Amino acid sequence: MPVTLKDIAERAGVTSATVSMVINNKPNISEATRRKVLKIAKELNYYPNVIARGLATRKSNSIGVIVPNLASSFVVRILQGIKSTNRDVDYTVTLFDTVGQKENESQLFQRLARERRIDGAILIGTTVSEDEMKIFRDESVPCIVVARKCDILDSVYVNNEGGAVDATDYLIAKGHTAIACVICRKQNLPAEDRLNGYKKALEKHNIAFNPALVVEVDDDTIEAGHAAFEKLWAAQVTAVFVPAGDMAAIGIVQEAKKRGIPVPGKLAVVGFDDIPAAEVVEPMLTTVRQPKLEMGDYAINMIVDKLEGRESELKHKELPTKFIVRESA
Amino acid sequence: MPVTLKDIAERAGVTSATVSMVINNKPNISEATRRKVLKIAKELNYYPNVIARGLATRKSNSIGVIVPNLASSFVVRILQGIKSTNRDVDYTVTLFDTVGQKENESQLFQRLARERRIDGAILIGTTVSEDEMKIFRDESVPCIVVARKCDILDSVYVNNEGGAVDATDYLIAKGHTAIACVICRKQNLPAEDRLNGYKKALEKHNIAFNPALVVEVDDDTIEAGHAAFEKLWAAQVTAVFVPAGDMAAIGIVQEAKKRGIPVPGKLAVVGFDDIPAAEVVEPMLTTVRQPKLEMGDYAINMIVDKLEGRESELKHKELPTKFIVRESA
DNA sequence: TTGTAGGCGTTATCAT
DNA sequence: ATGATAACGCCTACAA
Repeated sequence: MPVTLKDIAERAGVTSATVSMVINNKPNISEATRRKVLKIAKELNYYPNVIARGLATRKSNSIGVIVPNLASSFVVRILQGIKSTNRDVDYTVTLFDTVGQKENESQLFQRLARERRIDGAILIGTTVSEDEMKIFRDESVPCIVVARKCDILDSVYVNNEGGAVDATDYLIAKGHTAIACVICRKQNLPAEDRLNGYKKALEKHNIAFNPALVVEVDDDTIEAGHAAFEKLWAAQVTAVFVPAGDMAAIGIVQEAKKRGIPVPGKLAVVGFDDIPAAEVVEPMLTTVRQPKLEMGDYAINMIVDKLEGRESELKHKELPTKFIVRESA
Repeated sequence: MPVTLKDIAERAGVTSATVSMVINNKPNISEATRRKVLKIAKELNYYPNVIARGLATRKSNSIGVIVPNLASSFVVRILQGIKSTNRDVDYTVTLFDTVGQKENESQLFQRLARERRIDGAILIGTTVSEDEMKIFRDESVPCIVVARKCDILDSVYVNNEGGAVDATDYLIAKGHTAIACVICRKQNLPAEDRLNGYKKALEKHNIAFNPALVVEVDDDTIEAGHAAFEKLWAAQVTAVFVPAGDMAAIGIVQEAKKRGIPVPGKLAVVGFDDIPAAEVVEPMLTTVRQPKLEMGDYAINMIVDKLEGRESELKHKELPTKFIVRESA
């Protein structure tokens, strides 16, 4: 039913090989037949069957974007970065998520790397071991790891430690010495880096690190923030840095306000991420912005470079965070 | 390089046809060869080449999700709904956006409908004419239109008018009679429905509709809200319903607070959509929630039903909104 | 400049 | 129960 190369070929009185060459802009075709073929193709409203083309060329012209969970605004933001610079690029983006699937992440990688559905992959915030990612290298499927440093694959990530240093430095500069740190270890890798940054900044200013001041939360949610507040207040801190994320930070602010504790007067709080809600709460949240769009942008550019053979060596890109001063600290 | 049916066939001493039947769980295969083939497939870590399979079966096992702009949180939320119920389903989701592309929406539809890359499409919040969507029907590519009523294709959308009635009713019940309505005509179809709901509610309560009280904004943004406030205040209303969206509503609240006008004391405001920021602002925003996840859920289920031939007639689903009472009104 | 022929990896229809 | 064989629609040597 759909029109094929052969249909065009018949009407044009040539072979489908010739039509193929015209469609793909190959040289060595007479202007006359080129015109004729193009005209007929247009009349018939021809579009190549991309599946057949893919089989012949062994390319799907599609990039897989693999995310743990599309519910995370962090992930979505990176995806937006990917899609928006993907405009200029002739690759299709297909989406895979891993949470709650029958397949685990490792199995998905395995399958995607071998079933030839995608030409390359972008892994956003994956938590598997580097060993499990190796399959992409083994199958020579170009792959970019986003939001996490990776030794064996290309990667783009933010300087979490640096961001944490900035935040802590700022609080210290404001005169605080009793500074808590609220982390979420479930976001395992960044959590450690940020905690390290916090420690380094303290050390730099000769403030002793007090393990009792790091409180752990299960999630980056308002509720987690509410829950954390209790411990913070009991610890008598005057400031809190919340690498766990802005939602938790907002929860802490809310709870403080509820008890009549002025923010930042009696308690200064600094978040991490800079989500949209951060500039809408009161007081507006001071926070460490992660360049999410830029990460997506880098990722898609890097992978296209690989796919087109423009780049071959292992590449790592660390993006800086940006400290955003608002009202909460 | 990748292992194919033929590789397995050779080692098993059978033909690739037989292997294919085993892989696809076809009947009439002796238990002996089935076992042997499966064993070898596993050893070789075989995965079918989905492209080749697609060519043979004329199915890509992939659904295209077409969105105007991934930057819209509304769209993202629906996408999350699609993906999360898509878990149980063996279709891949590939993403297309239309804003800022070389191709316009209509051309994209044309191409997608013909190039056989996707088995079906989900159109989120598209703004083209029904005529331009017809291509999907013509090419018999199942297609679900989301967030907009559509006569010629299946669709799932919310009862915008009803939601507006609820909001306006509520304000009237609170004793307001001078109620403004802030709309964004760029979101063309819902805007009119919501405006109608607003009018209907007024009429029901014998309040004259005053065109001077509907103010138009360019976007659903905080800035747009700030800008709108001026006109609202000049019009001396005591309440404002903001079908344009929650961000605009938040902007209005902010501006009121800045001028010392208590919300909801002197000005009650009701938004539309229920975005995450709505429960984080102060006062928390009273608003009309749209069931975004559910729309995505319905859409993916409907399209899979079509694809599997379980459903064939034109289907339309209208979902109710939910009025969320918080503090701003 | 164009045609011929084979292959890409599967599935599907016949025979056997 | 399995093997030949021919699609599926396109690309690409190589030959003419």
